[in-house]
Amino acid sequence: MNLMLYNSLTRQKERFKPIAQQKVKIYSCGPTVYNTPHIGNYRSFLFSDLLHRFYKAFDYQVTLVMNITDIDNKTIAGAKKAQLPLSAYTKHYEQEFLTDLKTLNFLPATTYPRASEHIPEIVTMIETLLKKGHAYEDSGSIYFKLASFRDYGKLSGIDVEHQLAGASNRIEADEYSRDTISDFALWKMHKPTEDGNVFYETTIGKGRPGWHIECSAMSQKYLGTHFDIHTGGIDNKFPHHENEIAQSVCATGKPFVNYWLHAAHLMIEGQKMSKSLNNIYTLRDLLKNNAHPLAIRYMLLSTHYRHTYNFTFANIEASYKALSRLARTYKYLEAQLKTQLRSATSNHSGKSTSPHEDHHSLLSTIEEKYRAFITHLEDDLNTSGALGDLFDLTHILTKTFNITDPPHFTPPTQPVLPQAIVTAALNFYRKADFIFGLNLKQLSSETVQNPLNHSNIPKDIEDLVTERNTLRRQKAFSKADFVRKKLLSLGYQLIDTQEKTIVQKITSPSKE
RNA sequence: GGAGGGUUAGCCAAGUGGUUAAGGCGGAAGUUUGCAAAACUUCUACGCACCGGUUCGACUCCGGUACCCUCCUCCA
Repeated sequence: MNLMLYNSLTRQKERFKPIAQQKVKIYSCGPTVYNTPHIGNYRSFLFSDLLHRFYKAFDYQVTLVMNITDIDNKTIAGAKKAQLPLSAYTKHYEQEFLTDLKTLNFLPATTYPRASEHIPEIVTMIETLLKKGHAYEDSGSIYFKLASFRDYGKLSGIDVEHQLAGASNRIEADEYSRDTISDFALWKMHKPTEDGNVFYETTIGKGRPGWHIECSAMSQKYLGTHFDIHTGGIDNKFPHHENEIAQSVCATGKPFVNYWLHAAHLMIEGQKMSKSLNNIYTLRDLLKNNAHPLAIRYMLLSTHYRHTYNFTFANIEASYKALSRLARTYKYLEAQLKTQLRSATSNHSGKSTSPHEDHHSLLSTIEEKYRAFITHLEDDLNTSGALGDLFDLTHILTKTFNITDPPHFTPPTQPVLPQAIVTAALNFYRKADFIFGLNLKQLSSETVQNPLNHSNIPKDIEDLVTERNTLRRQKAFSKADFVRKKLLSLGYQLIDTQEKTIVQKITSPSKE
């Protein structure tokens, strides 16, 4: 593997070198569980899953930590409003989040640590920072002293003096007094009016952690002081990640993270995602609109992670079709392989391969495409380019072997493809499927099925279908067509296959 | 005001200092199917926001303009 990654810290692509051979340690900024995550959140989470899968595909031992922020301003405010204990409130959203990850076919992270369960680690780190003179107490709260860290601003490229002067007006309204205008809270003194009964009695006082410190404490616990990769949304670069660096480096006195990777945001139908435009969609919103989760996954992976992506409903549809095409070819190849294995065990003739000249060049074409695929991914995870290669292969295969099977095809009984080619193509497909997490196997069995539940078809409609099929057997086609039209006007579409007629209720894709 | 990223066909989206600017969706024509759907084949950007510059040559490098997005204290 020869992976190049764009490092936000240096603003250029760098060759990835793991700290320990064949091992990679990744920390991904996870959700704040105060509401249901939206599709934009999942884009950046999905990016860490892609990394996870890519490394695994190359037999790396991956440790992926994704934090759950379950104690902060928003969770506390949300719980208060919902009149629930904080933990009950956050558990609900955490559960939703974990369910969504499964729905989107994420590989499970190594661990999902909760901030609320790492208060001792947080306190220890703050104590260290106090001891080393990087933090100070003021009115019961504890702040990080920015002036004590020279490298502050290196990641986000901000000029501390200049930048923060401009924001001074807003800071005036802040109720916490601070030494320096830009210092941020490590520990917030308990304020009954705001925090209610949410507090911890600790050696550094009664209160709760600031937002940034949890990530420093938890990454150190699970990944050590120095690890390979830290990911998150672009908006986290400042101040969150900048502050994390400051805390961790100052507390440990050691290098922190080698590669900082940031995923770009999402636009919705050409507009920014915002509450006022009412265009914030959760995964559940999309599923309600008949979006297939794997189509959503495909869609989000079809563009480069560092580019702003314009999410549209039309694109989910397009993605599903593209995905179905991949699934179809995959299924065909699997069926081929099965047939070959069967014939190989029943008769050892080995006749399944009829070696033609063409097959050698085809084999090298497949290998070439596979190399291109990997090379694209190695180039800062260029998923769009890689998908292009996969479709190139798909096209070549269908063209060469005239794979014209309809989606309802039955596996061929006689092997027609040389085994070496099937194996090579299938290996490519399987690798791509694993890295992209598209679950083509599941899809290929799904796409041949009626996507709708048969039991939902009313009796009178079923009767009409039966009537039409009787007419068809009698070759009374014009009468049969009349029934087809009638069903269509009732909102049902018929698809004739060799075995049976599939009935589909026509769904008008409403957005609400 | 400051910092960063972007603008490629109807839509999404790769990419390169110089023969034909990937791929997907859509569209068109055709093959096939009783019809339909699906599938398959072929075609579908004389141009890469605009204006300058560097260069033998720029969509690709440099500068400027317009528009969009992100960040500037808790928003992925």
